[in-house]
Amino acid sequence: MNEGVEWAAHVLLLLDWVDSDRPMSTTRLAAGYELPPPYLNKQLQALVRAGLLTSTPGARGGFRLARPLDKITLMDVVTAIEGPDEAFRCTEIRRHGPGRDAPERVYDSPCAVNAAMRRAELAWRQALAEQTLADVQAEAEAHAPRLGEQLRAWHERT
Amino acid sequence: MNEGVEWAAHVLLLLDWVDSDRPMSTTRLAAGYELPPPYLNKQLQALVRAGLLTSTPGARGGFRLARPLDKITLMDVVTAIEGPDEAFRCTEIRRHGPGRDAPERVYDSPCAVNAAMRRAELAWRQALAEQTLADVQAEAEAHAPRLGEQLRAWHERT
DNA sequence: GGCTCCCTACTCGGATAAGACCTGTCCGAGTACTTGAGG
DNA sequence: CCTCAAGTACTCGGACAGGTCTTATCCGAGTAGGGAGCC
Repeated sequence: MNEGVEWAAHVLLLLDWVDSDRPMSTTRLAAGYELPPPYLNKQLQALVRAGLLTSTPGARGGFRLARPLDKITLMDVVTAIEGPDEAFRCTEIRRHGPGRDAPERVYDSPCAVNAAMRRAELAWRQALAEQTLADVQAEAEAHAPRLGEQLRAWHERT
Repeated sequence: MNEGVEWAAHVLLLLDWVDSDRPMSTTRLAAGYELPPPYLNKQLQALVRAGLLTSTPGARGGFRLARPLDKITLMDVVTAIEGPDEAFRCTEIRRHGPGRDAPERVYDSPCAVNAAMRRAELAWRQALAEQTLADVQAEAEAHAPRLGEQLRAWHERT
């Protein structure tokens, strides 16, 4: 899986934690997490295209959350970065398999292998869709109550 | 996801369908599905290493099922081809994030993002582990009852 | 002093290279069958 | 005719290139703020 998924999740959480009235630039976000700025910018653009962030160009510009965290699921983040394609793609090799020249078409029904793999992938997607970033944030704060405070302090300091 | 997963599943099913007393060579399997023989051989070697197939070298050699299909889950197949690594790997970027220099270690607890992603991936793995290749085969035969018959005929013919 | 205009600095956005993994290929080690000679 | 042994053909196994996607980078378009000039 793409590494940008992790970056995107942490950036979205941070943007909510600091809750600034002005957008935050790629430069500050990259400096905060010690990430390569241009590449992080690329991932952020993907989030903008997916509608999770809004961007304001020009000086004093940057990125802002497009909607509250309880309206953003992990599925949204993964889809924004990885794209909408399924991980397992059926190439219908059975149609090139033995019996491909048989007069009766036994391969008109859906491929059972593909069906089984899709069921598993659907379970994954559902588990992702059931968890919002607000849930993740709450879990993080449950383990480290002073986390939000520290992040806001960093935001004021720098 | 690796394309070899699909190939492996179909090959394992075929080996059970024809139920030959002699092993089947890479050449025949590749010819049957119109796949590049050397590359298919590579995937089959992975299945041997994972203990799903047994190989007999030399002339008249080939591959044989190591155990019945109801003892092989889709999880086994995916793990054999893709390896045991998780799709989402947490790089702990929060430790390089804001507050990394804070005296109090707020990051000693597990990363909430990682925990959430692991939950989703666990759902995927469980769904894979719950489905055996025998189930998949039964589903295929339910849609196409004459499939096994055709495959055995192909096996006798060639 | 206040307003206007221009200039500078900064930031997003997309187009552009380097690296890693998946895909595809080749050749050597080993085994079973075949075939010929010898008893 | 039977036995035996060498040769041969075939197959697995691992080592070796090509292609595509991820990772990383750079530069141009556009905007906000600041400062100088003018009224």
